[in-house]
Amino acid sequence: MPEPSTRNKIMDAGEHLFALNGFHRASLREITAIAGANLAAVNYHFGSKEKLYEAILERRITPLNGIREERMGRVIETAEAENRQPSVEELLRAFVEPTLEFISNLPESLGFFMMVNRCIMDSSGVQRKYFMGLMQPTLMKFYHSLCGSLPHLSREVVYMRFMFTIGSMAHTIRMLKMMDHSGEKDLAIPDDIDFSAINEELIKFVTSGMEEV
Amino acid sequence: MPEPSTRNKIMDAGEHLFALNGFHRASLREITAIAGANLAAVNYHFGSKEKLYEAILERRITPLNGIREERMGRVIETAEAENRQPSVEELLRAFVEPTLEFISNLPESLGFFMMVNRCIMDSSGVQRKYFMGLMQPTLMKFYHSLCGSLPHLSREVVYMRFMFTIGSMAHTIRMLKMMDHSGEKDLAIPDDIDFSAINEELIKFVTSGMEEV
DNA sequence: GTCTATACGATGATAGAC
DNA sequence: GTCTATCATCGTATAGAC
Repeated sequence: MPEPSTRNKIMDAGEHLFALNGFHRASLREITAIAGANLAAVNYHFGSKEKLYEAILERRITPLNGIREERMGRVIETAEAENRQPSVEELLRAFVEPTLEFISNLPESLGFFMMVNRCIMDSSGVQRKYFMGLMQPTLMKFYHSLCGSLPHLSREVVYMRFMFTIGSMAHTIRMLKMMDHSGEKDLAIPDDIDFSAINEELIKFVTSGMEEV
Repeated sequence: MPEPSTRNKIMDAGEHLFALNGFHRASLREITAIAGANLAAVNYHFGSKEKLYEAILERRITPLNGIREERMGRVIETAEAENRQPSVEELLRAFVEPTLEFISNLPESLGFFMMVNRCIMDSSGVQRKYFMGLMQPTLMKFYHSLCGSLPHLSREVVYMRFMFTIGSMAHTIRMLKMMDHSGEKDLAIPDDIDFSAINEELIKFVTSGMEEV
């Protein structure tokens, strides 16, 4: 195994500390100290603290959205082979399920999802715009497929309901974070959380809301 | 009209700047300058920047939750008079509706709701704990009423679905913020947003998900 | 190309005079 | 209650070593 590059070591330390302390409480001095790098290396490799944040996000969002789109592709193929539209549940499952699987398989990614949430609501707009740029292509593909499976609804209503779905999903992640009672000292998820049960409940909830006449 | 106290002037200026620039981009020097107060007055009146943030939140959350509980009380009274359980939709309406009415009637409160969102997901936990402490009594009252109206569901499932509901609501507020194209220079909501339509769609969505068998 | 040492301006916080 | 002065720490920028 090759020694991780300075760039990667900074990103690893940053992901951990941003998730633990939030953006403005995590200092670059602490991040670089843990990474064994010089303070100035952040600006050399990333340009600024904000850009470092964005790079850490992108590292995980891109593969996650890849999984989502791949599953959506399979759902559409199967439906086409059977000469039907994909069901709303199939589409929403392709979108939602990878999220909780991601957290379940890689618990440290919970911190990454908290960073995502912070981005979504960045009041100043800078981070939100960057994040939306990363998400937009995937979101649009699902949105259009959902419109195809819900032809009796106006596109505005489908859009709103898709946003409600995203909100439910985002808040589920926050719920998981709140269940973390490891005392603010480190990130951990209790062993006894049934991810698959939460996942099924979430899919049931949003499918029902999305299909409402 | 009495001259607003220094304390109140700082809170007004803080609410505006926190909403506009986010927590860590809004500086106490700018806030106190606008409020016509001295920098040190923040620490004297509130203790810290974080505590100022919390005080601004509490000022609006308390009356908002008052409206929610009052409406829930009327819903329960009506149902009791008719010898039935309140419907899920009645309960969720009492919880959800005041939010969008608040924003519609008081557009500058959109900033306050962005502050709420920031609190919900504060990774370090400090703000989240404070905020949850403010919300908990109201949340519990609605949770118990919902359990009463959904006796065939386990309490865990009702709880999860209530969390999904809150997530949808929170993301709706973020949606409104994203529709704000006033150029990051000031807060404003486009005139042509139909709050009541969004409100009805949201209630329809969460009621359907909550009632799912 | 990478990395380091160092310096600069701005910030949140605090102590003490009034 | 309010203000001035001061402090440690922060993100950032740059000059120069390897």
